[in-house]
Amino acid sequence: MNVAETTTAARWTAGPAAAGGVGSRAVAMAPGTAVAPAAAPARSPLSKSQQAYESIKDKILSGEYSPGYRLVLAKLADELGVSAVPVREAIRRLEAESFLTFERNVGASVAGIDPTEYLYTMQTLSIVEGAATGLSAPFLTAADIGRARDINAAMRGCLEHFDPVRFTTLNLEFHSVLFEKCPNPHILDLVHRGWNRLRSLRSSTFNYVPGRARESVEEHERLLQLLEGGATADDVERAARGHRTATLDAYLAHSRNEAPDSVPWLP
Amino acid sequence: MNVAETTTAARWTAGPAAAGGVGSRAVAMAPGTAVAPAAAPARSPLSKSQQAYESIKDKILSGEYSPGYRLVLAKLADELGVSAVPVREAIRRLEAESFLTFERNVGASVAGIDPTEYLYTMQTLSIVEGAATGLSAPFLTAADIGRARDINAAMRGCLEHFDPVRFTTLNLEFHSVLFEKCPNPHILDLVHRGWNRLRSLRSSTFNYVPGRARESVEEHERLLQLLEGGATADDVERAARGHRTATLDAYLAHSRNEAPDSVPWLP
DNA sequence: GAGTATGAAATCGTATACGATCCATTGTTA
DNA sequence: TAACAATGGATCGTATACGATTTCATACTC
Repeated sequence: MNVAETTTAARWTAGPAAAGGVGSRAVAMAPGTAVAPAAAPARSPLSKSQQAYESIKDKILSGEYSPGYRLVLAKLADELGVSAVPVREAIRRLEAESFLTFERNVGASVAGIDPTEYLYTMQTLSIVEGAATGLSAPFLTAADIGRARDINAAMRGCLEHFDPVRFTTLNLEFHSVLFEKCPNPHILDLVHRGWNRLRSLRSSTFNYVPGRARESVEEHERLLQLLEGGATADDVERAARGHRTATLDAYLAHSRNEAPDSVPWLP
Repeated sequence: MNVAETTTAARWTAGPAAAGGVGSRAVAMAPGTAVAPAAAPARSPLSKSQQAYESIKDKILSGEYSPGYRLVLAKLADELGVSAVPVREAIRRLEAESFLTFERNVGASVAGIDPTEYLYTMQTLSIVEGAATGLSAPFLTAADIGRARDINAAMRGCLEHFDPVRFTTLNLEFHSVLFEKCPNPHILDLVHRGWNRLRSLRSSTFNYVPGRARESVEEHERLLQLLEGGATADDVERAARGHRTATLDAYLAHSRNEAPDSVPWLP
């Protein structure tokens, strides 16, 4: 066994490369999964595979490629001025992150967003974001809380001027402030993925539930007060999860016109 | 915008392909991420890309490629009797699922498992597995509970005969019974990924904490009683999460010989 | 002797080429 | 006319080829 290890020996120190101690938090984050792509070093001209990955992902998130949209390899390759091979690799990565679905000998299309998917994503996000916010709480400074409160004020402003797009953007910003200090990068990554998933639903029917926005702003304020009061991580987690679950319930009540508890598996 | 959509028109019903209703739970699961690869249809000879993916993943999980192991594209391609291209795609998928790390112009190596990683993974698993178990609880039948109890009995047997490998396997089986009925495939997928991550730590130093195994079996029994008593999903979630957190604490206490609460961010 | 240039080998990255597969359409038959 | 089989074009899957980059080992300078 371990045939390869004994060949072409000298390069690479074989054996477990215990790279990085406690500080190396970024090591396990899948690259490029952050909601806001963290300022890229941009040293060498990025590999074409990487370019393709980012380009396609951006277009999905921006809505240029809407759900169900057919992605043809050759066409993408042409648009990017590269050959098909790097595009295939990009597609594979995007598939693994469920930005799109891929079928053998058929091709790729942008991941669907049927209502069921929305439910699943929101529920998952309620759990991981709740946990992330709870874990993040002890690290939040007064300045953080202040910043969050400012954002929430701006959201209140959006209500007056009826600017749902900006409202949604600010909403992500608000929550980012609260969960971004979560010290566990895995959990943080899951939260980012969840939000990314939801981002591609913008301009879809899911986003706006009448009245929910106003309620949401108030819940934000309550959450901030909880944090200021030095609540336990557990309480914060529960509140954050509840906030998201409430949005989901509002969506369900609105779309089905029936009580949310008709979905028995929601906590 | 949406240039591609208007070309080569006829094929594919363009527009959102709302594929599948509530029943189509598998649609969003990244293929092949299950802990136990669900019986493959094996219709056409799997694409070489897929073969490569599974082969490499298996070898990582089985420990044949241990952490830090260098994966050379050409070598893998040779071993599988394919060219480099499909192997690259497999690598990309595995990278996105963080089975391995990949560096531009350098290559891939099996993902590391430094203690910090272990902590992060366990903590994440405590959260998502706890949630999955809680959501799964209402769907568990008496037969399921019985099966779990049988498995737990077998685990108790392993304690007598000192069979830690089998113990670990059974441990996964036990918990699988309890979380596998979680109706949210996203969450379930996260749980599978977490367990997969841990699987590659077998034969590593992390697995065995003296005394913890016996305690674990008892906690299992308590969890089963909770389920039989018709506890709320919330209680079950809390118990399941606590069970895993306790394992993590035991590891921390054992490895550092200091109190677990020296890690302030654990719930 | 320590540190730095240089060259060769290994390996990765991408383009191109071509066979394999699928889908939609057309043509055929009961 | 409805069901079915043949056909053709579009697209995917993979092999091969070759340039680009990194890494290691040696030779050289201070």
